[in-house]
Amino acid sequence: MPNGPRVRFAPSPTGFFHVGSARSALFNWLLARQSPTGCFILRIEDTDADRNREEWVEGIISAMAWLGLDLDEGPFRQSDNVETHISAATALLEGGYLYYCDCTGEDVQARKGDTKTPGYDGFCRDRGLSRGPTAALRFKTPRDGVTTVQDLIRGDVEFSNHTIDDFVVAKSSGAVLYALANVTDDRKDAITHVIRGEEHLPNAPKQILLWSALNDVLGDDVALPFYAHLPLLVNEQRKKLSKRKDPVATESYRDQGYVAPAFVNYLALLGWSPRGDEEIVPLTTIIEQFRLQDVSHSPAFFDVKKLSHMNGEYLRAMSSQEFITACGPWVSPWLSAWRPTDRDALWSERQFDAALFARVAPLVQERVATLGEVPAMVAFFFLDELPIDDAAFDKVIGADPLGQALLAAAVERFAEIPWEAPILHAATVELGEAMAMNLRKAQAPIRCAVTGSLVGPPLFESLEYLGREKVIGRLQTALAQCSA
RNA sequence: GGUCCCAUCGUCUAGUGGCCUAGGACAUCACCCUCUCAAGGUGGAGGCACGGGUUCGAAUCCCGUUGGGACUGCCA
Repeated sequence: MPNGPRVRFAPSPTGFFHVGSARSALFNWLLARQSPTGCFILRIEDTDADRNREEWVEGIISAMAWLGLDLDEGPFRQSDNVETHISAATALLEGGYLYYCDCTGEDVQARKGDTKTPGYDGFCRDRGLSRGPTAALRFKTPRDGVTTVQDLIRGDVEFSNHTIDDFVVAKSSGAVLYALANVTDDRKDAITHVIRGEEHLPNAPKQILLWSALNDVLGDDVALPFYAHLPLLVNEQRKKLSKRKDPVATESYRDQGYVAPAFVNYLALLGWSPRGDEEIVPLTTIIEQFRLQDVSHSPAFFDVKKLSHMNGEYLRAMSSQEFITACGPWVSPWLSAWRPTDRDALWSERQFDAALFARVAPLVQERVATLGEVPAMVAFFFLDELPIDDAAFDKVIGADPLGQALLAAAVERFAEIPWEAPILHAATVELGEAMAMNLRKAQAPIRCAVTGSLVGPPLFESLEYLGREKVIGRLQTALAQCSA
């Protein structure tokens, strides 16, 4: 059986699950899914104990599950492999590829009077230091020659070895650092393609050097993986998306009511595009058409507006039943296994009426871009005390005698007609005509009195679903407020 | 500063030497539809950073300039 690509997504759990990470994970996953024998691995790179938190690990796993990026192997934890990392470092040291260095950061900085040397100047390379409590292990980077990164997206990228410093491989504490740990694990997992963000491009030559040194001292000949460095995701200032300053938490998009298929579709469009003019395409098409060599070279701006538009398209493409179900966590969180965080329900379990919501849902389905917008739009159906937009009220009722007159007429008329949307519609037209108001004008005071707002779902259906009693009650309440 | 990457409408992109009068999508503007708001429809404005080459021909290839970015940790 021919082996498909083995790819891994290797995040470090140091914060919320970044949208850039989500895209890296997606592109890795796509490559794995293109082949029946492809393998997608999640490896949590948690060797820096000071910065990792277990809740971030859970965040990564649940966000990936939400996106549908299923694993073939893992999740593995890099911290489970520290023994292997240490023995790799030991082998490298014995093979003459590493040396001990006890320089402090200040020492290194102080010697950097001449600007020529990149990073560390190799001060300890020939001092023959041995292991000690303050001695870190550095890699003896070749002084000459060139290391070429064969990048599937960018082509060959050459680094002169003299521009690469003798980087630290293991801390004085003995802990093996990213460059070596990552390479060691990639060898262990038989990774064939390393697909990651462009910020890792400068790491690639170091890791290639480490890889062949390991082949040498371990006496095996593990094939170097293919590399592919994805363009960065940037903010409006064209800077790399920052965890601190930019809205990058994938979880927060889920909380806002973006749906996974839309989110995945949008993510795929960042640096890649499907054939033809259609951008909203099913995942199967994306898997089918995706090619690393087609990935763009330049940074992409994460455009929430476009995401929202796509999400709206996905929402509208749902059946009513699917839409109603999808709204669950936002309209009836007490019934959901998962619920959005930091979003207080607008109404209580007692006030909510599932059957009513099912009738109302189609009215809002084509009016929202995210599920998070749904509660506010339908709140007037469930709330006992209606929040009223004061400016709207003044405009069409409070400061408008005609509006008040229409309301008063509506109270009488609505009491005696059959309670159906088309009839309510016709009655409102007539009421308006009697006062020289077109329907556009005539519906406004009713809408405001009943829904508290000048904008919202279609009015007459809303009146029908709300029921005669509540509607007339609200009309009277509004009228009473004018005389008060 | 050094190393490296990048450069098509405001944004994401199509474009791999003639199909380009540069296509699509989001955003934006106008109009239509319409009980509000959306959705939908139609139309408009808007781009190859600049300068040199190569070529019969360049958005596409080469060089330079300019601009942007990443990295430069005993983080990943």
